[in-house]
Order: sequence, then structure tokens, then C-alpha cells
Amino acid sequence: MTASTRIRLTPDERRAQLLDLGVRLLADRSLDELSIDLLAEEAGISRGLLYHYFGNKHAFHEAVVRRAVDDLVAQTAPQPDAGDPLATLAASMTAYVDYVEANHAGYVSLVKGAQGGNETLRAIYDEARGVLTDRIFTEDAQADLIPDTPAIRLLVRGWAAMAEELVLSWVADPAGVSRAELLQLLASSLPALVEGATA
Amino acid sequence: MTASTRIRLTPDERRAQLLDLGVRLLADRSLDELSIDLLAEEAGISRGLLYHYFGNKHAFHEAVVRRAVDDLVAQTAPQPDAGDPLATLAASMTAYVDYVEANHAGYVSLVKGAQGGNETLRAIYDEARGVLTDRIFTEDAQADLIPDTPAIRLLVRGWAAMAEELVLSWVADPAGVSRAELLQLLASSLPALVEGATA
DNA sequence: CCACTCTATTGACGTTTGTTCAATAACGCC
DNA sequence: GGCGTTATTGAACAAACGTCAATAGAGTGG
Repeated sequence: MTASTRIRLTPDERRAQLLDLGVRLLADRSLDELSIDLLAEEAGISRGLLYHYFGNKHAFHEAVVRRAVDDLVAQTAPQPDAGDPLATLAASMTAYVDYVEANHAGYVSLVKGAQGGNETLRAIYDEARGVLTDRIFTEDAQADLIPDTPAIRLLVRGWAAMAEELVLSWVADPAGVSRAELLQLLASSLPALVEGATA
Repeated sequence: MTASTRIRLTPDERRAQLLDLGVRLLADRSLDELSIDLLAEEAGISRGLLYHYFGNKHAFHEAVVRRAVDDLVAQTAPQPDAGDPLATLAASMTAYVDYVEANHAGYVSLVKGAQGGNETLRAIYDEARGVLTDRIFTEDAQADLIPDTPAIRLLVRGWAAMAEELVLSWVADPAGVSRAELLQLLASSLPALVEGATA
């Protein structure tokens, strides 16, 4: 549009700009609905520069997903003040619901969408889920509430999938279920499952 | 290769052939890793014919996913012989585990991958999950084991996501958990959740 | 048995889009 | 104020998507 004197950023700044833009654009578009053309125009750069920084389109996608996942992990980091492990769990779930509510489209498209992607994307997703569930073990297991066996590990993993589904489904259509009820479901389900499995 | 006299099938036969081939090819490839060129060559047809039948690549993908999902629903259809609702549930889960074991790659790539796709793909996936979970209600609810409230509906939906995760995760790495234990987890988790939520 | 019609099928063409690479110009430094 | 480093460009290539008028297989009626 206006006079476009070439703007030169440091590599870190440019990477950050492109990743932020990628998160924004890929929130309501799938990867192949996003052309490098559009991305470059939106960022005010040439197509070639994207390849200089990320190599190819898929690598860019992976970097964006990693970025989104890191955000999720950071913003749901547990605060070490609570004493009661159940209260800690409840706080974690609240933070998680907050995050999904604030980033609904992006969560579905980027985080969840990673499951259907290639090996690398699934690995990123798995790693994130691993971090989230490990918190459960390191925080709650200290109180010996949750035994650490292969079957229970598997069950907790399943519980995490359930939690994701509950929140996404509720955000998409909250009809008939209050936020408090949702949080209650999330927090009570883990003990219920563990007790049901060990009994 | 050999003399290729143009083979002319009925539209139904051709559609079926292409969908079958699509299921096979998309089991270990993502959509954009599959070129129409390869598909056409593999099917022994020209590229144009695919567009004649499906319009565009995405519509083809959707049709393939719908096909895979229909297979899943059909092959896990409950047998109306069992009496005890808990036994029926156990039978359903066994059929489900059988299916996922036999179609691991395809399940992940097609069924699960649909979650990360566009609106239409997610609708197909949701519809399939709806059919699967509705079975729970129509079969088990008759015995009044499961009350039908919005919160419980949501919970059952979450349980379905958990079941999927458990099975996929177990198939990917069964270390430390026997098949019987898995089935036990699957079958016992639903009652445990419902009881935990209604208490 | 031949011509004829219907329609499944082709193949060439235009266009979009991912990717490469040598050339260019902005910024810091002497 | 010139100079070198390197972030950045833009043109050129290739692969793949999608379109459409032309083609030919298969049944049908004479």
C-alpha cells in the first residue's frame, strides 16, 4: 500500500512475529487453507523469507503448534500455594477451562488438530499431554492418592482425553450445564475413576 | 503396464472402488501427502474421473472418512442377544477393541484425524460418536442405570473420548497392561463415573 | 449383425501454490 | 561516511489441483 521501505528485524523478532501471526491465522483455517502468499502478505514480507526461517510449510506448522502448546502449558502452570491436593487439582482444571474458553478456535484447530497430523505433530501433542498429566502425579501422588502402575497411568491418560472432550464440548454448547457443574465433573471424575479401578 | 483397454464400470462400482482405495491409501498418509496422480494411477483411471465422481479432493476425503466411519459403526453393532446391560456394554467394548486393533492406522488417520479437520469432517466424527454413545443410553438406560440429564450426557461423551484414548494408547503400547485389564478398565469406568457424578 | 445413443472416461490445458536461489539493500561498525 | 554482514527480496521452477470438450465402451433397437 504505502511506501514500503524494507523493514529489517532481528531473527528472533521475525520468528516471533511469524509464529504469532501463524497462531492467529491457523486458528480458523486449516494448514492447506492457508497459502504462503496470504501469510507473507499479512506479515508484510516476501514468501521467500518464510522459507528462510522455517524451511517449508510443514515445519512452519509444527513450529506454530509447538508455540501454541507451549502457551497452553505455561498458562495452566500450577501455582504452588495450595495445600490440599484436591484443591490443587481443582485449580488446575479451572485454569484449563479458562484457557480453552479464551482460545477456543485456536485450541481446536492447533492443539487438537495436531492429533490428526503427521508423526511429529502427534509427538508434540503427546508431549504436552504428558506434561499436563505428569503434574497430576507429581502433585497428587505425593499424598499417595494415586498409585503409579501401568494401568493407572493409562487410566489417567484416558482421563485427560475425557477432560479435554468435556471442556471442548461444554464450550461449544454449555446448554444445561453450569460452569460450576463442569468443574465439579472434571475434579470428581479422576478420583472416581481411580477408586473404581483399584477396587 | 499391459494393454490397457479402457474399463467401464457402473457409477456405483467405481465409487465403491475409489472409496475402498481411498481408505487404504489414507490409512498411512495424510490428505496432502496423497496426490490425485498417485490415487488415479493406483486405481487405474485418469485424474479427471475422480473429479467427475467427487468434485474435489476435500469432498473425496470426506466421503472416505464417512465410509470408514460407517464401517466402524457397522462392525461394532451390538448383538441383541445379551441380557445383562453390563454384559452388553462389555461386548460392545470388546467389539470396539477388536476393530481398533484390526484397523489401527486407518482409525487414527481417518476417524480420529477427522477431529482436526474442517467443520464437515468434525460433524461426521461427532455423528459417529453420537451413534456409539446413544447405544449406551438405549441399551443400558432401560435398566435405569444411567439417568439422562445434560450433565450425564456430557459425561458419557467424555467417557467415549476416554475409551478411545485408552484403546488407542494401549494398542500403540500395551506394555504392562493385559487385554483383559484394558477391557476391565473400559467397562468399569462408565459406572464409576456415573456413580461418582450422581453422588 | 450393424448402426446408434447414452454416458463413463479420458487427456490436454490453465491456474494456483509450494520451493529454490542468486541478487539486493538495511543496519551496525570502524 | 564508506564498508561488510546478513536479513530480505523477487523471479523462476516444478508439482499438483481442477476444468472441459472430445472419446470410446456397452447396451439397444432395427
